[in-house]
Amino acid sequence: MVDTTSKRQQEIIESAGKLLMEKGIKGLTTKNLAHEMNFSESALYRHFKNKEDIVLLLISFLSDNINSRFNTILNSEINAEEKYLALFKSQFQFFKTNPHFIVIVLSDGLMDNSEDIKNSIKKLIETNFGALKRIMIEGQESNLFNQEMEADSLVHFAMGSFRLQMLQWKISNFSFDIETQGLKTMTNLLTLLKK
Amino acid sequence: MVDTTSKRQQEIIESAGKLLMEKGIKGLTTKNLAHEMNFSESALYRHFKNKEDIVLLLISFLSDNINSRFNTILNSEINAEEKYLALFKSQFQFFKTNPHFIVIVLSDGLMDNSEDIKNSIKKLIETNFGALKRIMIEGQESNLFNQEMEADSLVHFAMGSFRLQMLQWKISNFSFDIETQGLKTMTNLLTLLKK
DNA sequence: ATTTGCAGAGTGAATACTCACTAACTTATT
DNA sequence: AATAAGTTAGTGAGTATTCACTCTGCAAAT
Repeated sequence: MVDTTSKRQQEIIESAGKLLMEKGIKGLTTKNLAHEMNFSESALYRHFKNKEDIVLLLISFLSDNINSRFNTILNSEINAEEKYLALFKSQFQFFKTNPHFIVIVLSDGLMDNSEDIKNSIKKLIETNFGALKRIMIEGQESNLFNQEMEADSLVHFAMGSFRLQMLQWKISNFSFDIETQGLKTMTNLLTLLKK
Repeated sequence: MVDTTSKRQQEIIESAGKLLMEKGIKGLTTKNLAHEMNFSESALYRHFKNKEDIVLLLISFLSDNINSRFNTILNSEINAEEKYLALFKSQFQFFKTNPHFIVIVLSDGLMDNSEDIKNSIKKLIETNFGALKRIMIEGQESNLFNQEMEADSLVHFAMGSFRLQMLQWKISNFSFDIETQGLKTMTNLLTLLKK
């Protein structure tokens, strides 16, 4: 049996995301989720085996989305500097439209729930790291980026800055324009990354 | 009544920290905490009004510790570059000895609990930001650090890199030496920060 | 004599999840 | 075309468990 995702499942994970954003991890309860869907708690279990599976599907959606956007950028015919900017612009635009996914990327607490969820998030972070690393290596090889240190370090600075930017946006209750502010930050970092 | 901290209270917040590190936020329950202390749950309430107060005291301990270490460094007679390194070395050494405090700094989930806890953590982050900013400005004024962008940006890169380093350490279950690895990362960043 | 530090047995609220059952719709058989 | 069988998506009332927290009582220290 092919494990496809139904329309109803999509609606549920959208509601789950909304709850995560509005009320945090503690707000993502079966009761709240059912209420958000305008049906009973038990109806939830017609569509998912358990709550863990709901979160896992949410993560896999985010993961697929990021991977497809990153691959497009990585395979395009632009230089490393442009790829770097395109990648973060794409990220900021996506999270601007889908802010609820932030919790997944940032939240430590989600990881405490189950080993499977923890591994999914770890894998997502590693994939992101890998994509960025390809760009950094390309930049170093084409003499655009700093070559004094390993590409891993450059990736680390970029990812760290990106994550902190997202955290500040969330803490501020999404009060500033993440696309403008985020790109400004990442552009500033770029001038440091360039040799 | 003066709100002094008893020896027993100290023991309790130490146990609370241990639980946070070993089992995450979800592991910090009154039951677990009482068990860790080898007494009953109700005994907890002889020493604290409620659970929130335990977490708040934990945060204030971390806050005091960081502030005192940072002030010593900020007031010492060394240049900005040395202050930068001293600050992060001090941080890595502290968290190496007291890894349970990581959860407080990193965890988003803790902030969902109560408004007071959220504000304490926000304040802690802001204080750290401020201390780092003083160093960055000093470095810019003495022509050591990059002057093309605001000090805030430099602080952002440093804090972001630091936090990501701590997150990776935690995700790896504290499997590498954070002092060595952390200092290596922050030193690499320093070469980029220097103009 | 009062306070301190604890135990033990409880509380209500919340949690994820299960159960038996039903109404509506689709498909297959006659 | 009419009936029978099966599927899907829902309800409402429950489950056991966990949560932070309280009440009463008791022994030891002050």
